[in-house]
Amino acid sequence: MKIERPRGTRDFLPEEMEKRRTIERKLREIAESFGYREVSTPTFEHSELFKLKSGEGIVDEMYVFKDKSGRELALRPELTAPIIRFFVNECSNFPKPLRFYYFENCFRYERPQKGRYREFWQFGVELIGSDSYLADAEVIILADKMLKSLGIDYELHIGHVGILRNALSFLADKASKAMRLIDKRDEEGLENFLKEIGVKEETKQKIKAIMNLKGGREIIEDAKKLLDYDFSYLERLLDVLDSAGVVYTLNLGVARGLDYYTGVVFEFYSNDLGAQKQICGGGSYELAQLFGGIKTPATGFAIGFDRICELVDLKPEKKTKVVVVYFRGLEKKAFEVAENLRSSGLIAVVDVMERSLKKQLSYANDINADFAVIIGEEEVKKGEVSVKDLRSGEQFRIQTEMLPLLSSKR
RNA sequence: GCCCGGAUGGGGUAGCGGCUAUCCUCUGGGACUGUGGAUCCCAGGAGGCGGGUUCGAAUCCCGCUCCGGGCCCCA
Repeated sequence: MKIERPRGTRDFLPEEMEKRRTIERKLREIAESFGYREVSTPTFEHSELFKLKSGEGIVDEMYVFKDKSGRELALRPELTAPIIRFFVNECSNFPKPLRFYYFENCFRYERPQKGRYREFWQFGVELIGSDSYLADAEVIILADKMLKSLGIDYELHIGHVGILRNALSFLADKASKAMRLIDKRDEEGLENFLKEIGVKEETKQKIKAIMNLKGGREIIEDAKKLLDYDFSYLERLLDVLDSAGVVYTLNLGVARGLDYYTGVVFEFYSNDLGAQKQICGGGSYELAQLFGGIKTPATGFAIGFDRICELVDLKPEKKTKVVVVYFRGLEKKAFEVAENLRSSGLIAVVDVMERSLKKQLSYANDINADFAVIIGEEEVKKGEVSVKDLRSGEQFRIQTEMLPLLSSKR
């Protein structure tokens, strides 16, 4: 019986891996150029960690299991919680701020569809220790730069949960539910909910107006008319983004309903994907004290790596590939020549099927090699090799020690 | 968890109740033990799984699994 790959997982062919690694490399370079350094946490954690962050309900969407000692563990569904846990455990007295980035696989037990898999990869950053608008500005600029550098067509929406919370503060413990409805753009649900708990018509209209505020920074003026709130944090942030050339839409309906978000929240959408069009999301939050640390502000984002891979069309840079073709009896010589080519930075492949010269050349052609280096008795006697350019078909003899020159010949 | 559509060699397909399951591609070998892409020859390899209907099932029915798309959810 044939074993199939588990639902929602993928195999990646060499071409796909080359593309993914190229994208990954770009993201790392940019993150590192901002002073972020890579961290890594375990693939599984106590399931409690994620329950604390997101509530009991998410257990259904996690891979939860018991180990042999009865510990309840979960494959990580995201990395913000593990990283803050890590911060609380090991780095709470490091110089602030901390700039961390990660690139890891995550697991969620959900129905797979386009752009959604049960094992998927997130590239994200966390900037820990600052509650300044400058921290939010930095991570937004960073995310924007990453996506831009990949040539992705996207929209950036920026919201602020502080503003919404202020507007909903009179609801007390019912505010969270309202936030969720706003985040979902469920206007009807919100309407019913507010009616149910007896909110005045006038207030209801006001909340709906705020939720639908969307546009350039001029909407702050509209918001000021609706709310008695200090918008200067947001205004200073937008000043920085404007001068950095970040294009955004202010959207006060971006709520990311969870309680630990504290201020600015943002999402990047692509118009070229199906139902799963969010490619990056983030914001400022406070989780450290939830995990037993001292209250520490943080801000960060996570990029849906698999989704951006679907959007990016790029050809990875290829090294020159050489197949060393040889006659029977010259295996050792062939291995030696291949090793020389490798030490000059080329890709060198040697037949390991003991095939005829003809088959070896045919294989070289099949794998898209640039050159075939042919080794025969005649050549060996003279300290030479024959080099065949597989594109043009032209062939020439060179001294063996000249082989490294092939790296520039392509 | 829900809805729609699908599943035939490694990949792409034909057959839609009746010979040894079609064709293309592919893979290995040979024609051709000093030269790739062409041609020819030989070989390899398939109806997702389980049950039912039938003299007979890849084909019809049911269940499951997996894939694609959407809903819900999306930390």
